[in-house]
Amino acid sequence: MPLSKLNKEQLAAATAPKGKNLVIASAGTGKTSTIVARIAHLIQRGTPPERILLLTFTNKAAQEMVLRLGKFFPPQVTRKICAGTFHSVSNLLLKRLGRTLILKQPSELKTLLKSVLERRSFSRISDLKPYSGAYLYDIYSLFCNACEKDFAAWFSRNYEEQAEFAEIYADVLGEFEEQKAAFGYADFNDLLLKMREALATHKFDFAEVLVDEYQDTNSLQGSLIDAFDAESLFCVGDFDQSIYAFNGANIGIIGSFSLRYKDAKIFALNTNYRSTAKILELANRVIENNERLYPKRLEVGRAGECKPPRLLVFDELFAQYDNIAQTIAQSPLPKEEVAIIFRNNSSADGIEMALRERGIGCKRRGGVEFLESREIKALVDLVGILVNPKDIFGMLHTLEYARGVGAAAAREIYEILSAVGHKSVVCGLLEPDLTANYKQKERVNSQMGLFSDFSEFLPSSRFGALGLDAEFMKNPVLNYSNLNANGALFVSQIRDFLLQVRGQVVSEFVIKSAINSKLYANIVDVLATKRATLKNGNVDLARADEAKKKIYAKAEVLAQMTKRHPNIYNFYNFLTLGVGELEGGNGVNLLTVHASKGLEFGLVFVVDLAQGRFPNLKMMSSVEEERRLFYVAVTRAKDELVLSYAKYDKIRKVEYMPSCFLVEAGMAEGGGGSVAGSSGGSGSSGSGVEN
DNA sequence: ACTACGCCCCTTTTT
DNA sequence: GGGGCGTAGT
Repeated sequence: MPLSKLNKEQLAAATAPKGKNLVIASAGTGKTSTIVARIAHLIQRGTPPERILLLTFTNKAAQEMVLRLGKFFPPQVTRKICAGTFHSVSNLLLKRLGRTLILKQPSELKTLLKSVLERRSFSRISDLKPYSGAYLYDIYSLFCNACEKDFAAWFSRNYEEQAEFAEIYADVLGEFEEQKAAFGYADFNDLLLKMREALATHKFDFAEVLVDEYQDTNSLQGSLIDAFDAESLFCVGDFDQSIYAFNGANIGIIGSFSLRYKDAKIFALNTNYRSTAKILELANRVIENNERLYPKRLEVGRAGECKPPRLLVFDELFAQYDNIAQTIAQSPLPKEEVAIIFRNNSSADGIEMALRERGIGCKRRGGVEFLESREIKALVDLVGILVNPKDIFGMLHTLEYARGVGAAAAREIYEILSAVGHKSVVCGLLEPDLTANYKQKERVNSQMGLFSDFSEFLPSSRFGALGLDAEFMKNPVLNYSNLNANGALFVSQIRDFLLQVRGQVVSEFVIKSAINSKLYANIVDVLATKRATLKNGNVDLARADEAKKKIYAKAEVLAQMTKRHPNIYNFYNFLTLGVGELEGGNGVNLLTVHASKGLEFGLVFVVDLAQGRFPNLKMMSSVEEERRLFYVAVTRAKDELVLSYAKYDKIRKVEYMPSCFLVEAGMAEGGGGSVAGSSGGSGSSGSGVEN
């Protein structure tokens, strides 16, 4: 039974009476085992599994815990446990209530916000350069996650340098929300906001809500936990591992637990079973430079001989990666037990290259890159139009593959189809309302009045030779004067695809239809030709053929993914919600520090520990947060820890000093004194480190 | 006015 | 390697 293997501290927490329970669990102290045991305890005591809600930071973590429970309970029990991230659980529960949202990638919503922003004039107010759409979106997201009500007031407080724009930004964001609604889009935050809204009128009656990585909970998520209003709470976290400040993580939530819940009970797990004494000493030496929120006495649970952590310094970046690859090649450990951890994703490519040169495979997150590739994006956009017929981006991105149709024409085509389809481009293509007024707006730009409504529209008979569907020939979109034959054919292919998949909900069918469509063949042709175009402008046909094969192979990977999500709406949301967690490859684990949280490996390399890279000294982050990142990174190691950096990057032509954390760990000489922001650091000679 | 193409910029971390 | 911007061409 899962409870029998626990130590005294873990057992006390796992068997705590129902109530508001907080477990402070330092790195490697058996946090996951305790949560698993807690759930087992609840089920054994008669709590129905469907009344247990487990909120984790990644879906993978949730799956793993449910999998572990699978050793003790049959699948029909574990299957009923509601487990996942705040977002995926909200997605699931909203669907149960019949309030399904259709998610759109943040990158697309940033583009939408940018377009709203660009229509405003800021120069009348100030010479100050306004924030970019992407940055404002991130700020707005932070605002949503902070649970504040008045954007302008909140913004003025937190972004003083642009406080004079607070009112315009607030107005822009209001318009952005209108546009989002008009196009049928929802984002990550909407999922949580709508969930909380739904909870005001609908109770799910959970017996206990368990929250993993509680230190990374932000205010919106915190309010959601309260909105569930469960009989019992079981929150597990560690302040020293709070690394999501950029996402609004509010340490006050874990810090004020006992103040907010008057019958709160606090447990602590202090014995580390994961790492050797020397690794823990190093981790603690560094993290002690952060102000303590609560006293911590981490006890070493492992005894015996151990290798001390090593620092490797190299002259050049690639020498570092190559040496690590060599060390790994010689290591007897299974590759899955080895991890290379870095602060920025930009380190990953070089490392992967070095590993490959020595024939070592690696596993890294491939989901985002996969989804961002043009060939997959094109398919996702096609599905987007089906599941959300208002999807302007899906339509625009698709149309841009038609030669002769650019951004302006694509927009016009969308507007016409939307008008004759009563806001649905699918209707606009398949059953246009011929009586609808699609010649709406006068051209704002034509000051001379040169273009009247009539001159913009031509008879569709000009496409007579194309052999288009007779029904489609009546479609007003064909009257649009800037549409050429190629464009008309392309639009008719979009129509053919929609005709085939309309009303279909089986994701495999929809994706396969898209892949096999004439339309996609057209898109693939454009992509393959581009990829096979040589410097002199000629197209290498053999290479184009190869490119096509690669594209279709990749598309097949997407088709395979439908197996796990048979409903097309679920599948579509999964692409936004879960694809980032997908992994590709086999072998050595390549991870960002953020992605490494909660994992452990026999041998860990933390690379690029150079001042500026790690800590990453950009605007939003604090040294304390970077220090916690370092703490998380080194505490992933069970037996052996190797730290490294290179003094020079020949590609970027930058020289590096050792990371201040190496200095704090006593492994390197400081380049120029202590680090700003560290409390109680040794020696404070002068300024910080250059570059 | 719009589209297409070539050149230069930058590149945190996640759901 | 991709997005933004300036320029040439329709």
